[in-house]
Amino acid sequence: MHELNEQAIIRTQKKAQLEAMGINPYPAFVHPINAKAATILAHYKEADKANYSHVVLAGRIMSRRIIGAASFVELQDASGRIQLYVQRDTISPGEDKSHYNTFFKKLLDIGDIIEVQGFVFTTQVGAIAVHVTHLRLLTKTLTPLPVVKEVTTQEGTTVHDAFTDPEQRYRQRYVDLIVNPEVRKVFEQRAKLIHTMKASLHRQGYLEVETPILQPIYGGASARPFTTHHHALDIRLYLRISNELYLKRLIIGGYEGVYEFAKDFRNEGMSRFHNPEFTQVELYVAYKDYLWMMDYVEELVEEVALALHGTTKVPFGSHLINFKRPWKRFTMFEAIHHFTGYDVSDMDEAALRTVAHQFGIHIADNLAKGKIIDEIFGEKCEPYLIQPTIITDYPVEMSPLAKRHRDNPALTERFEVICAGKEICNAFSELNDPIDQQQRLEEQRTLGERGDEEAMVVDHDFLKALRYGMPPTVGIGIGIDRLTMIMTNSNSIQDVLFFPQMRPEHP
RNA sequence: GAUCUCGUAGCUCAGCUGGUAGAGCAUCUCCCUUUUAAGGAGAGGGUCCUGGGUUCGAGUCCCAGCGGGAUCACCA
Repeated sequence: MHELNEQAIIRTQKKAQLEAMGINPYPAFVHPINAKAATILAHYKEADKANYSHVVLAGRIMSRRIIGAASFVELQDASGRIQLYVQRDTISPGEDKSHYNTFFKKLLDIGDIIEVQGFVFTTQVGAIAVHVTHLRLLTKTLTPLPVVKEVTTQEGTTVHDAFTDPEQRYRQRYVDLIVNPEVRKVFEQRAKLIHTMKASLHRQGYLEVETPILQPIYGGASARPFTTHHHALDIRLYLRISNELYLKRLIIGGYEGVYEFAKDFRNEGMSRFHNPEFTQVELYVAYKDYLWMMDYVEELVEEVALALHGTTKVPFGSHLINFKRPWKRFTMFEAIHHFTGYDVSDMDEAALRTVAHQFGIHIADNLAKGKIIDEIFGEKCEPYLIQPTIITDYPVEMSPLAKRHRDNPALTERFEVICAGKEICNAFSELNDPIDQQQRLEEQRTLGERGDEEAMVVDHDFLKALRYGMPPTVGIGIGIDRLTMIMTNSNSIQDVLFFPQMRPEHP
């Protein structure tokens, strides 16, 4: 603990003073709370005063205005803020005025958590407030909160002294949550988004499952893993980069629809779109193909937008994104042709390198044909796709787990949804031919030997499972963090994660 | 990993061409029984991120480091 500043020393003394007065600064018992700040403000009318004659609230003191023998306090609970009117002669009715003069005025501070009982009334300036009859301390705070003030005028709300330093906001998220109510709102929206998706998946009759995070072989995606060690077995384990191969094993086992909201871990760069651990929902449905999945993901995401915003139109930065079905659909080659004028569908590796070079795209020597196409798409198409767009039919080289396209074996039955210039999900008709799968993974091994650090590794146990037969299946992974960013108009992934990864403060 | 940029009171920030550190809010003392950035009078509070250097003198200029942010690269 660093040295205490003046304000913290004073608060520590106040705690001791409370104890000396026989007041427990951290009591256990709380009276039954029967009201919330926002509910009172939304529903209170002078006419039904009687229903508000005995309210009990608890929350944090956010500001105090002491006007001699009466005071106004702003109390914040999970729902919002309400004013308290604290009158000396009400809370200290007898001769002894110390409950007001000493306890309330001297020993309470901004940030302290209190419980109040009282009745609701309307002040002379027309504001709804709780006239406090009883006031108790529930928790004394020793560190002062940043004091953020809001003033609401006809032009709108101005915030003074806002707590805005991103470093402090992320490192001390609890403070951020206390003083920046709109931050709490983002995480409530995130929870609602997940809940809406789970409700839909449940209605479809799919099974929510859990699969290993510690995996002996990392698979199902292309990325560098985090590595760890299990002492008892003396084996190397990896934190999963994906759960795809485990969910497919469950489809082989006979479930016809499984999903998992999964934390995945990728040991790669960090940016406003990347955190080392992130959340995806992966869903696998037997006896369906990628065309069916396109329809379902449109329905699912549209439902999320409606649940969060009451409309399919969602503001994001300077854009208004409309999730109304159906979305635009392009094949990858169509998209490249549309944005660059080049038809790359029949080009060989050398020709593709020439095209990439013309656009000033740097292509590493070890990249194969599929990756070059992906680079061109990522550079010349993806950033321009703002409205949700389904991109289909990716080259087979870059999709080692996807089934070959029914009309063209050089392509796969794969699609991604691009929105706000970023991929938000990835889906394909799953490859279920064990021999083809084995060959494709072996090609990945060759790429790895060429120096591609993200090439997939061969999972022999998964290949063994496939030989028992996986029905025709479609799978999808939806990036929950990125979808939340769009749905909450957040510019950085750090704003939709409670505790984003940070460098340790004291190395 | 590269480039740019920031780090001053509990919070938000000012501090010019180098000259002993400033404001508002918060804190402390006093006044005030319907205020709302309440008001009035007064007071205290600083390792100017850290370490070097230049200088008679560094918050300010230079170098290195630590931490943050933005952009780029890799990726979802």
